[in-house]
Amino acid sequence: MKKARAREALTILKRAGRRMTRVRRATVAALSSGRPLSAAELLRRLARALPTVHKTTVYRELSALSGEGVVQEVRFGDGAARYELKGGHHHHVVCERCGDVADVEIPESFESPARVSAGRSGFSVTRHALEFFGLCRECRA
Amino acid sequence: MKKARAREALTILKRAGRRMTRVRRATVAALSSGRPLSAAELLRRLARALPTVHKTTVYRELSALSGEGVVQEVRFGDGAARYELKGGHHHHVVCERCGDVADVEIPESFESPARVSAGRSGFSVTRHALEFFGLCRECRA
DNA sequence: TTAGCTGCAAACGATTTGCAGCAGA
DNA sequence: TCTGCTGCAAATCGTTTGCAGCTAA
Repeated sequence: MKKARAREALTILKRAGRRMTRVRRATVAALSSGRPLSAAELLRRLARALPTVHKTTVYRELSALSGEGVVQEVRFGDGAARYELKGGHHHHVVCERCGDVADVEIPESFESPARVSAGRSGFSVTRHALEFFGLCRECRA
Repeated sequence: MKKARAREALTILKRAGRRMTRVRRATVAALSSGRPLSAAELLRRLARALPTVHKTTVYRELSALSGEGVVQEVRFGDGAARYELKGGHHHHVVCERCGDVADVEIPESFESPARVSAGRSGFSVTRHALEFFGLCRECRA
């Protein structure tokens, strides 16, 4: 269940001494359900319940939540960053026609050799970004 | 040798009916040596030999070269796109301190299971983006 | 000669910053 | 109360577009 993740996030924020504002609650709730959201998408959702939220606030909120480590940023190669609650390590497949997104779990046994390859360069690798692109079932028709 | 790649690129462009302008030659030359360059970096390099090149021209040139399939875009997660001559399939490791970049070859045998995982979602996967991040030898000190 | 290429100004979309007022704890 | 949060205006950054003049073929 995704609700659990939202609750954890709020706990972490509270422990970090953050205030529990309406925007904050709504942001965590919005991010806890479904695919990663861009700042603009998130703003649109929040606006339904909080008509006066400003995009500046959304950006600052996202930056605060990233700072506390409860959300993470993903990029699908268009200009915009997207955000999701930090959860188990996973990647995404993005439909290049309709933008639909699905999660992809990749076994550690496949990822670690890739890290080793990368490490050959003399770099110590701390993280990686991996996203897949293609067509979803509907768009493939 | 990277020079060969540059020559191929020019041949393709010529065959495609593109004009061989100074900016075009210089762009291909600049991209043929070293790591992927952002539009701004490329502009700075071109400016050494062609002091009047405009950033608009750089962007249009990059878009033309992408269109002909001789350059490809990579993204390292900061806002800016970077470009390199299209070559053998490879990925990059990026130093998060100094921005240094090294190429990483990953055996197909490691990549294809990842594609299969991604395909489980019902998507047909046509491409993927994979970049590594960490610290280079110097910055690790 | 004539597309295609180029420079310049201006527009654009995503994100950030400065500042003054508002509101959780 | 007091610091963190919020809204608004404006700035910044990467990228794109409209237009008129230039140039490779």
